[in-house]
Amino acid sequence: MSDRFAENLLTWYRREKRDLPWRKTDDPYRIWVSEIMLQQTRVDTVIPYWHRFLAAFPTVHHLANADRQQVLKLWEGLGYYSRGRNLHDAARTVADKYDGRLPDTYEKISALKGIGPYSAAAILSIAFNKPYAVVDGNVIRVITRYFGIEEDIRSASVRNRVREHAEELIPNNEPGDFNQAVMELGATVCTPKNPQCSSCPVSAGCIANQTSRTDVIPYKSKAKKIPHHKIGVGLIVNQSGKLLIALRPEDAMLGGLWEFPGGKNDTGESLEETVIRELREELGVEVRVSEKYMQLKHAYSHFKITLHAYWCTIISGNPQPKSSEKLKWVSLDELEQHPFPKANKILVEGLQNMQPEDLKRFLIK
DNA sequence: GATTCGTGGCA
DNA sequence: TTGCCAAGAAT
Repeated sequence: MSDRFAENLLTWYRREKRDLPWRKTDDPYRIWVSEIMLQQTRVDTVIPYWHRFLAAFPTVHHLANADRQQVLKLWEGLGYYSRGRNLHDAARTVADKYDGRLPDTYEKISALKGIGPYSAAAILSIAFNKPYAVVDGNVIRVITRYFGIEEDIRSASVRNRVREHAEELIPNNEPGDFNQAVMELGATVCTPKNPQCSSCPVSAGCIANQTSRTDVIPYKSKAKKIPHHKIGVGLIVNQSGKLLIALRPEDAMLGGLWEFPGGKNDTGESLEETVIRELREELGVEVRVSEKYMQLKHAYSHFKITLHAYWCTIISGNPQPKSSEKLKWVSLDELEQHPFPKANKILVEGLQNMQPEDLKRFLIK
């Protein structure tokens, strides 16, 4: 019965809830950081990042006073880097405008960068004990199954119905635990595949369970296939044995992270020609492409790449940041101080296993 | 409303 | 190997 949904769920939650680090604090700032990191990201992935981030920035003021590169270095590998940039910006707003204290109204907290409907409800309910219902992927799955909603969950109308159900079910006394309990149920019991209905505290009232339709609810229309690109990048060494890296613009994909210069292979063009063209466009230099250093596959959120990295020698010109924010020559040891996206990080890790002397044969002549 | 935004785990 | 999905937000 839905009138006992919250009661049964909360009893289960108190017994089964996982021992997560952000459940041991009542500091709104720490809860805020956890909710941003948890967007589209699994609990097990977030835990070490959360510890490192809060060790470096124990208060809103520490984060507000940090520089961007330090914030992004701590976000390196976590993905969706605009989350880190927006969190940093929002911390500065909270420090300046609210004296370091996160506001506790839906309107004010939603105005902060990176806080949308989910995060606002999560923070207000968990940190401030206010009865705002969260709607995330877990809640959508639990609610559509429980009420037997079979329409496409991509549609806004379904998401609104889910939100209305959640708002109807959430109790006024412990809204934070209720929200976390629904999400916990979705993450551990009411899973996308092979849900463990025999262990579910609300299975008795669940329509999908009663009708054996958990395999088709929730329904989601197929995603479009994502494209695959070939990428060519250049590794350039100067006479000090340093490598050239480029900083991506703040508003771009992977903004604020570093990379080896290069770009997308055009059809009809060899990869060597791609590297020559891209370095001409990006750096304003002419290069000779020598041997391949590494080749790797990587999947971003909306396209896949095969990345080909080549050792290059500058024939003429002096590198200028024509399409990047800035350029920098760094030693093998200095590489690790900079935040790199995953695919470039693979290249960096390989380079760090080289000896500096091994770079000599790729020096500019 | 549809797209853009990372990365890792899993069947 | 491939596609799906994960405590979504911004445009």
